[in-house]
Amino acid sequence: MARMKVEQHVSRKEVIIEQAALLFKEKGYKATSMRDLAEKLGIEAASLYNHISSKNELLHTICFEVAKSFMNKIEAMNATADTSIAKLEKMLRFHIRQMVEDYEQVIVSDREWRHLSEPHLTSYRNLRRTYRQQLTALIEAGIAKGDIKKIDAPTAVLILLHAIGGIESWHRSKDKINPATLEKNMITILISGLKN
Amino acid sequence: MARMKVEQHVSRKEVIIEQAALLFKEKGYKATSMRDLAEKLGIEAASLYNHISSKNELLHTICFEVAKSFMNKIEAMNATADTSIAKLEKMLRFHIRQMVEDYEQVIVSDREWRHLSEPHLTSYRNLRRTYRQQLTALIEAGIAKGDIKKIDAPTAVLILLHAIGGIESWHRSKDKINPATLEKNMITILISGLKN
DNA sequence: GTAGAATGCTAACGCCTGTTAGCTTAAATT
DNA sequence: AATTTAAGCTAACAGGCGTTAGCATTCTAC
Repeated sequence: MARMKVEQHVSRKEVIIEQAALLFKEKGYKATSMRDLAEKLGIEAASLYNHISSKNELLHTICFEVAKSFMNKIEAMNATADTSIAKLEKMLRFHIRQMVEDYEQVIVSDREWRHLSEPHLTSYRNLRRTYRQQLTALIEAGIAKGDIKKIDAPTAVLILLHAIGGIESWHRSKDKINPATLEKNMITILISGLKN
Repeated sequence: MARMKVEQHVSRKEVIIEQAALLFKEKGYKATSMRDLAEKLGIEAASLYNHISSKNELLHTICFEVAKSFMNKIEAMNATADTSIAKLEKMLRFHIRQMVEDYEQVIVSDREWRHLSEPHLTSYRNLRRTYRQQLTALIEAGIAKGDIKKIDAPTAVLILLHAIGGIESWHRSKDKINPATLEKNMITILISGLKN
């Protein structure tokens, strides 16, 4: 049978993961079957196992790739000399851009991570917690400096992170405003909500 | 066999729906089996069908109960003589309280509605769209009056709604601040983010 | 106390699930 | 041209799924 055409330097496995992310986003992890995924790729379900070892590995790969990218970003950010509110704004902008460009993977990792199997589940939870703690620390530093309103920092973090998740609705809306305007609007509302 | 004890005036069906909401919230609709649900209630899966007609009916009931409560609220709100920003703040406070008190059902309807079967799916989508349009109109009225920043109203709506979804994380956190403080913080950030 | 309704049980159905084994074909490498 | 590797196939598995049928028990109302 004909082998599927694939752009050079993009392995079969990467194509599978990409398509899996799309399906997981649309129907959810549990509601996506290996037969669904195979059909989208034009092959039989069993053939998938020449490239991957389990359905859960797909989810695992997606979640940890996204997590790693955010962890890398926040660590790079913390190494700079910016004020904490400037750092926070840059992280927000990064979040927004990731949600605009890479949104399948980001949404899946945000929404489907519960279905990870151990030990990945625990390890993902820890990454998530660490990340949020770093954002919280950023906000608390901003409050201490008087740049940010005296609010509960963990509450602020969860507002920020969840607000960004709303970009999914933007993707689905028929008359999208352009990404730059979206970013500007979100930053306006969220940052001026925080600033003192 | 012994019949399950139940508080007066709470039908068996209501107990089932309540427990279903809990499980749907924790594991997701697809990942919750009728056998899981039955076990939590101390009965066999088949026995559930003396009270309900399908698994999807459970989801349907939950989603539309929540949707109806929000639709009722916004209609009552629109009938008052408040300014649009005051209306918006009241709706926000209502959202927050619902998420604090009734959160299983609210989260399920927010997250699992995709799994509704037709024709409920279409009808739910329409309700959702209508509701968001009303919030958008509220914001646009506020902008026209000069009370609210000149921002893209649909973007503001999606930020508000998703930010409120973050209260789920608050429920899970070990050291919760009290609900009143949570509400105050959220209103502070979100409303001052909007206000001119 | 007995009838009828409410609530439960067991057994089973057809279908879908993730995954494996063993084999074939196409492309890449030597 | 021959060999190796990558990628596909069919058939099948064991287990889980939502749901139905038919029967038994318990509670409620007369």
